[in-house]
Amino acid sequence: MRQQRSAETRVKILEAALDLFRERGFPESTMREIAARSGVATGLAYYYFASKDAIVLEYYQRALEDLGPLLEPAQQHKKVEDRLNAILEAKFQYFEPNRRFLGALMSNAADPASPLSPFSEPSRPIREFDFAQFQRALDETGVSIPKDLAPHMAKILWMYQMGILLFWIYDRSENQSRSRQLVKRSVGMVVSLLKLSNLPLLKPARKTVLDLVAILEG
Amino acid sequence: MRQQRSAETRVKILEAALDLFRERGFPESTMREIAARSGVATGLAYYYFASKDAIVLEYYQRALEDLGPLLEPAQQHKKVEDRLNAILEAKFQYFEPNRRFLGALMSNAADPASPLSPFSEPSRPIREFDFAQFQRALDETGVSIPKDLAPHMAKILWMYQMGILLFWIYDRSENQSRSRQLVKRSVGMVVSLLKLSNLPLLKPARKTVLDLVAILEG
DNA sequence: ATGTTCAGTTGAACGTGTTCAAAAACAGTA
DNA sequence: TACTGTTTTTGAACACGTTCAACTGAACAT
Repeated sequence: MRQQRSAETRVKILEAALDLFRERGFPESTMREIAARSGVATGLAYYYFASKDAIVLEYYQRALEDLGPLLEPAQQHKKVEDRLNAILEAKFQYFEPNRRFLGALMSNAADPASPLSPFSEPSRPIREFDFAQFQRALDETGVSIPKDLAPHMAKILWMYQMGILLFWIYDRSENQSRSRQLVKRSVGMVVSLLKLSNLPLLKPARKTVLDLVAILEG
Repeated sequence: MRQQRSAETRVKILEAALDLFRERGFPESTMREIAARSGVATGLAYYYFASKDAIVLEYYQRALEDLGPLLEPAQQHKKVEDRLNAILEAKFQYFEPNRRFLGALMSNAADPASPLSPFSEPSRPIREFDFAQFQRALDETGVSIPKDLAPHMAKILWMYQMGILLFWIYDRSENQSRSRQLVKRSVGMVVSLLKLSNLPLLKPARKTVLDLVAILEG
C-alpha cells in the first residue's frame, strides 16, 4: 500500500512537470512550481527524480515504450524507404505536442558526458530499444546489406534519425514542413547509398566507412 | 586614459576567467571566483561581459584571430587533403590547452538558439571568419568543383570540421589519437567524394545534396 | 575651487536547481 | 496499545548566475 501511494505521487509529479513544460517550456518551469502544482514540498520532487533533467529523460523513456505499438503500422510497408519514412512520420506526430520542450533533451545532446545525451550511458536502454525498430525494418524488408556492414547498419540508421529529430525540434517552418522535406529527400539518398554499397567495386569505400564507425565507437 | 584602465580591467577579468576555466573546468568556475581572482566585485564581471557564456565566446573569437597567422604554413600545401589535414592539426594543437573547457561551447552546440552555438546569430562573424580558411584552401589548390556545388563547398567543409572538433573535444584516448585517426581516414573520404562529384553521371546525386543544403539553411 | 557628469565599481538581493537534517506517516512487532 | 525501524515528506539552507540601485572618482565645465 505504501508502494502504491508512492508510485501515485511519483506520476503526479511527473505529470505536473510535463504539463508545465508544455505550457511554459522547460527552462521557464521551476522545480518549486512543479512541486506546488503537485501539492507537494519542493524537496519531494528530488526524492523521486534525481534532477530536473531526469524528469525529461523519464518522459522520453515512456514515450519510446508508448511508441512501440504506434509503429506497428509503419512496420508493415514492404519497401525500406517507406518504412523509414513512416517511422519518422510516426515519431513526428507522437512527439509533436512536446516538440518545444524536447529541445531540453537536445541542448545537452552534444555532450556525451551529460546524462541527458542520447549517447550517454544512462540512456543506453532507451537507445537500444530504439535500435530494434531499425533492425526490424532492415530484417523484414529483406534489403540486401553487405556482410561487413550488416552489424552496424541499424546503428547508422539510428544516428541518421537523431540528426533528423534534432533538425525537427528546431524547425520553425509552418507545421515543420521543412523537416518533412528533409526526410523525403534524405531517406531516398540513404537507401540509394545502402543499395549501392553492395557493388563489389565499393568494397574499399565500405572499409573506410567501417573504419570510421570503429573509431567513433572507440 | 579612462578607456585604457577600462580595457585593462576587461582583460584582467577575461584572463582570470580563462585561467580558472583551464584549472578547474568551466562549470566548476564561479563568477564570484573569477571576480575575486581579478580583485574586483562580482558585479563588475557583468559590466564587461554579458554572461559567463559570453566570456567563452570572446575567447573563441580571439582564438580564431590568433589562429589566422598560425594557419599560414598549413595553407602552403599543394593538395587539398594535405591542407585540410594541416588545418585541423593546427587547430588541435592550438586549442589543446583549453580542450577541456571548450566542451562548454559545445554542450550547447546542438541548440541553435543558444548564443554559444556555433550556428547562432551572435557567432556568425566568428563562423564566417572561419569559412574563409576553407574557401582559400579550395581556391588555391585549384581542386575542381562542380559549378552547382561550388558556392556551398566551404560551408560543407566547415560543418565537417565542426563534427571533427566535437569528437576531438570529447576524445578521451591518449593524446586524442583517435581524433587524428578519424581525420586521416575521413579527409581522404571527403576529398574522394568531392572529386567523384565531378562525374556527369552524378548530377542527380549532386542535386539531392544541394536540395538538402537548401533545406538545412531554410 | 566648485559643481556636474557619467563610466566604472560595489555588494546586497533575486530566483534558480539542488541538498539535507529533521519531522511525519506508516508498517510491523511486542 | 506502545515501541521500533523504514519510507515518505517537509522546508529551510546552500551555491550558483545574474540584476540593480547606489556609490566613487576622474574628467571636464564654469
